[in-house]
Amino acid sequence: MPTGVDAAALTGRPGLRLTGPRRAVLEAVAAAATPFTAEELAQSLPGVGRATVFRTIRLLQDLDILCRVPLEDGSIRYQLSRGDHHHHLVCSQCGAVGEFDDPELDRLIQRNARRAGFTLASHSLELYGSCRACSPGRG
Amino acid sequence: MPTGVDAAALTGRPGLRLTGPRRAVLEAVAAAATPFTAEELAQSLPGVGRATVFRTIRLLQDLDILCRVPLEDGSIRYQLSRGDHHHHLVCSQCGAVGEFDDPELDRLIQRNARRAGFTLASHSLELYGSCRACSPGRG
DNA sequence: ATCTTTGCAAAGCTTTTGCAAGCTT
DNA sequence: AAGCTTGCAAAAGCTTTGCAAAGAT
Repeated sequence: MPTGVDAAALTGRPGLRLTGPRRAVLEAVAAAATPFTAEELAQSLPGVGRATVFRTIRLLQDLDILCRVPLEDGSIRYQLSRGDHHHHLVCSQCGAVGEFDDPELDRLIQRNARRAGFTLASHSLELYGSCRACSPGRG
Repeated sequence: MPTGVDAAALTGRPGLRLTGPRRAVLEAVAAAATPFTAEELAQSLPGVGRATVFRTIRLLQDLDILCRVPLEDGSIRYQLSRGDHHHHLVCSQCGAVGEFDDPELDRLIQRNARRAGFTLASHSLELYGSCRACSPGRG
């Protein structure tokens, strides 16, 4: 398992076909060092039609292979999803995006929803700031 | 104080002018019962230029008068901001958006950031589900 | 053989921009 | 008077769609 995703992600799904373009997108996505925009992905794959890139991004999101990362400025980037449920740590300096999960945090979120008489279906949490490498050494 | 915002929000800010169009947008925003899209706001103000509506939305966001509410499907709505720091409870059924704040939650978020070696600048948390009115009675 | 997927180009949305005219202070 | 703001219309992003050809199982 080189990167965690490969063609197998699409094989075996009834009604889904593993095609050249999809394989190419999958490889590019798996190889990406940092989160990318749809535009960047499309540009890195000149041989794949633009529409196909967008369609595949959507497909991979539905399959939980790719996750959408909303930046602070409202733009959207994508990153290979490394876990089921998680949150993002977005570095405003270098663009790196880390993931984390915290059951306690989720519990607290659930509690707030309940308090408001809200039946929670899902939630999204993004943290923005500077990653370790980009943070000024504080002491 | 009828709704919490009025022309005063723009008066007194050096370099900012209180114009008819802005007054109109401000009133529409204050009167809105539910979160709205830029498109809806523009349509409700036929007398105000589209560009002005967008520019004013941005201005009001910068002034913390309006807050951006990202929906689950990626679309954006806006709502009068009722507090400084807060999170959203978005009802997928009726579209209502509530706000809440929880210092404990923020502390936990801060802790997760620190653990990851992250210097936190800001964060955004949106909860999606069904509000009390739209939730099926459970028991 | 059947049903899915692709690519292209056009169409769709949403938001921004340039600039002269019009307001506010 | 000085300079912020408006409106229009064009331009700019970004994403989706229609459809015939190509591909996968």
